Amino acid sequence: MESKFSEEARQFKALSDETRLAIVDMLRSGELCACKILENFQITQPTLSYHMKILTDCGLVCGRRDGAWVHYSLNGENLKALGDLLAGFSR
Amino acid sequence: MESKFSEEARQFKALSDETRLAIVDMLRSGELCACKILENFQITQPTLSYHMKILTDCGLVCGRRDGAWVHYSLNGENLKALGDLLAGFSR
DNA sequence: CTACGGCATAGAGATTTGTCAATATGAAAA
DNA sequence: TTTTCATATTGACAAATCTCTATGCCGTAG
Repeated sequence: MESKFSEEARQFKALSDETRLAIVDMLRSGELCACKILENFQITQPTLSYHMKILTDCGLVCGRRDGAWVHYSLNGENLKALGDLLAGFSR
Repeated sequence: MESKFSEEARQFKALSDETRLAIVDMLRSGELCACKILENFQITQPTLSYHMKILTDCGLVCGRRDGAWVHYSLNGENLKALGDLLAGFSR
């Protein structure tokens, strides 16, 4: 069932969870390490790791490993592409 | 846990299914009745009805009943609002 | 009134998702 | 080396999702 919007559906799915949407919103202010993100939510560390994997796998967030830490940031290019698709629906 | 992005997450979830995303794409050309939409997919009528309910409940699509028919169209205002949120993530 | 056509709802079942506790990995500190 | 710290993975589970068949509802056409 290779659909026309397979990749975009996967990205929208990544944004369809309130926790992940709040994480993306946090990252607007710039790069953050996982432990800093975790402080803002009532979830366990493995649950955060699960969410970050979904966000990075679909290309909306980048992860940069620095020793034991991983710093996450928004992938502006892919976020813009998805925004453009959405903008095309309201014109 | 009334989140900040509760409504937006619900709208992104509506767009996170390939079939629903293709339906929204179809509606770019203008209003369509359910039976016309159904012709383009390998799903049953109840399944389409299920998807249309999700799209209308979250406010991204409008349904206009005309006798036995229901004509669906995009809700440009809400689609634009969601697009603006996404645009805010890539700036 | 009866029959039909378009759409919605109910119920069931298989799959996916989100969460946790427990554990593993891997780098840095002692 | 041993310990500690940050993150990832595994396995389990409940809840949500998507799909179907069967059926109900309601306009409209005979």
